[in-house]
Amino acid sequence: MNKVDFCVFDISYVVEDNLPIVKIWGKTKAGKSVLAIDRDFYPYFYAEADENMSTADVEALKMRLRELKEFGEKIKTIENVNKKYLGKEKVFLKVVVTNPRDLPSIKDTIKEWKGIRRTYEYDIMFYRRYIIDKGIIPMKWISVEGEKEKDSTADIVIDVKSIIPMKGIYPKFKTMAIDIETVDEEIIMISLVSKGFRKVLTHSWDEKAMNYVEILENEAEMLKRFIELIRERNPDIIVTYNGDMFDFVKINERCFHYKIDLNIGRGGEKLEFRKRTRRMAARIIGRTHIDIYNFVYSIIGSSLQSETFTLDMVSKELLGAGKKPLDWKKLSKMWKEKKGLNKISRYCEWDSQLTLKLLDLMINQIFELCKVSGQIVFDVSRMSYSQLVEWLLIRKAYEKNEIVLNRPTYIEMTRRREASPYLGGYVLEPEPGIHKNIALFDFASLYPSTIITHNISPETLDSKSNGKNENRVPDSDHFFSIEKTGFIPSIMEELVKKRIEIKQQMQKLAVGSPKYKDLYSRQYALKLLTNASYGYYAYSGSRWYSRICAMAIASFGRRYIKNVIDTAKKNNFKVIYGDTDSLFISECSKQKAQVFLKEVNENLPGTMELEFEGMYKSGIFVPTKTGTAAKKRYALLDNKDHITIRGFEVVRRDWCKIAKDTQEQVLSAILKDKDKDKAIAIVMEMIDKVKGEKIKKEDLVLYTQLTKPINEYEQIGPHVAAAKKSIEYGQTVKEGQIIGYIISKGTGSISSRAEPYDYAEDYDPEYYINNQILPAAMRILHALGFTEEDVLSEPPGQKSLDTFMKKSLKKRLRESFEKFRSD
DNA sequence: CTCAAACGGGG
DNA sequence: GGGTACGTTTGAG
Repeated sequence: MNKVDFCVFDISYVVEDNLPIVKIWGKTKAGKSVLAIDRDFYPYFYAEADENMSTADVEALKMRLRELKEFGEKIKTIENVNKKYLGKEKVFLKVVVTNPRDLPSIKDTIKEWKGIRRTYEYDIMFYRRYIIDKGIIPMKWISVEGEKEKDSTADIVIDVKSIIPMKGIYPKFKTMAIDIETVDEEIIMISLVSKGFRKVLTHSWDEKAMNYVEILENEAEMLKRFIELIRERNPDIIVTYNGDMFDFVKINERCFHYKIDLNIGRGGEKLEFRKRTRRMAARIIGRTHIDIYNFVYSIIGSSLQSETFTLDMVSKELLGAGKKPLDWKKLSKMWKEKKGLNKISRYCEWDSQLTLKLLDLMINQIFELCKVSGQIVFDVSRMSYSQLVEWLLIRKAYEKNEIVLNRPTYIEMTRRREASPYLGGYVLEPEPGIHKNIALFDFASLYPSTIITHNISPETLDSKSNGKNENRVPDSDHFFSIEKTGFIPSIMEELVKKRIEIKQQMQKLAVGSPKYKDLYSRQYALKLLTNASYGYYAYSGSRWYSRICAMAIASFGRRYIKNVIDTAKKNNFKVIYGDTDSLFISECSKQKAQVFLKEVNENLPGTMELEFEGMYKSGIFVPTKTGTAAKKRYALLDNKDHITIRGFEVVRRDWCKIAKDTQEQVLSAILKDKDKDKAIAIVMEMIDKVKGEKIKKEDLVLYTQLTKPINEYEQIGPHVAAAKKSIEYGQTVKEGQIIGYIISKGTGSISSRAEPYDYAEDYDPEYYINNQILPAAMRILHALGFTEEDVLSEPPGQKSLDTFMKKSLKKRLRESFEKFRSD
């Protein structure tokens, strides 16, 4: 017998001779790769018999199953097991199957039988079932005993006899970033970057190449070299930015075209595509492919300023440096003319560098989320908050012997989604306009604290065990039993306790030390999951969905924030805005804020805590059409002159560059320069430029993607119309292509005037003023009481937002600005 | 107004 | 194949 200790980072399985073989992939302290093979685990599901069935009936049922020829060999065992269903003990039939692939059909058959009420846990994927049942937590360590096998797949290959969880710190993983450049259908370059290594592969050249560029004979040779390099460098983690949907899709396509085996798995496995709802996921067995875009989009994104999650924007915000500028039309031209290929190679390599750096920044966070939710890096890096919570609950359900509730059917999900909306967080409508010396407070985890404090769980709901209606929900007849801690509150409490422990440990450490950073990520992962618990109750796809619980949490929450706002008002504070768990107080100071904070917290129960987030020099709140300010739409200027923007539907690619620039400049002029005339001048100047047709073509382009072949469109939108014109000009236009177009002068619909970017000769100033610049700029200027009239020489047409602005409000807003500026 | 299609990231 | 199943915006009718 041999023993090997390692950190688990991936799990996969194969089926050989109808038997499942689980592969645990890991890394030792010394950096050796490990493959542990377990041939002793089988898939199963549960069936619940009708309550009125006798033991004999159940036995007869089991007999019938065993004797079914069709399933005779496919079913391993059937046994009675005791499990809890929402806290209540029940007997279930555990049906153990030999081959994971047979499980769905066996379950479908049994489900239809008389005497069977429901089936459970049939959709928990085999490898996930395995790690949960074996107590293996990815990114944690296990000690495996077994016989060593001769196999060159990994440095150590071992046949599992026993597994014991153990402690350990992260080993060093070898990480490699990959990025490709394409022109038309062809891949022209591939960059591979890891610590101390960089390489760009290509198959054509013009001048002297950089030393890290390797020029291959043709595209096929380049792809082969790419595969060879991955095998040679043997990374544990491969990272891309949108590789799931682009880079690996293209690489796979081109390899298929040239009949090249894309066998980059650790054991020579081919690249696999996992179908997820709408996105694919490129899976490399025995390594982990992290598509960092997914993680940014679903986890990090909500805490970023940026509204778009392009590599460029995300890098700028998180790394302080964006992509190298290179227009992709130019790139195509450069490649075709074989000019400036050095520039393309630098661009390609830099994208990989950024991707690698972004991963560096997030990898610990991903690892910690793996440890909390108990799933592998590949999955966790692609999960939404709800999914992370769900997998945590599934694992805890196993540990607490609770049956995992089923996913809702599609119909049920629709029903849940269409249920009438209930009252959410409390919103104190903000005072529109500009405010100074703003103090921001918010509740630390208001909703999770509420869940724990009030024991909000499906099985504690209205449970009258002691006949008393304790713990009543405000403005409701519902209440939650406090007799026994509920399933979900107990898990949340565990997480909160762990987080407090970690935070205590952190206090003993130097801020910024490696250990501190590790702990920071750990407590942050715990915070993310606890904070997602409310959303999970309310999410239509939840297994533990409970509208009543969600409503109750919101209801308790409203009471808490209202109480705080009342306290603030009693202290004569000017509360300018409150939303769900936060409040803004203007004309405040740090000292006053601290005193207020102390008073509030002394009166809050349990883990409930209000926090002081900080001071802002000034802020602007934007009104809606109705004249009152919009909720969740504001910009704040902090003491470092940094502007935080929330809720503005800033710029997506269907807005042109000048619209975006104008909006940014207007905000800056108002908050930083305190100069409304400058703000207006910026807009007027831009409008003049547009009118005078002095705008560069590239600043006017709107981009829209063709999502299907051009002839399948029934609705001819501007981009479709533009694409059709391109075809007339002799261009090829394909599905998936992004069409850049400009709205040209003339009459008729916008679509009929959409010209492909390359062929556009003029533009329609009216369109760009009314549909681009004005809406973007006026969002902000409205807050100061300005209307289109102020920036247009003639009054705007019927579309004017001015009709919504009341004269008195306008006056008040202007006064507010004048006051703001004079200080 | 309602409803279905488009969009995200990548080049 | 252990059929993961997004959530929001926009534009046409």
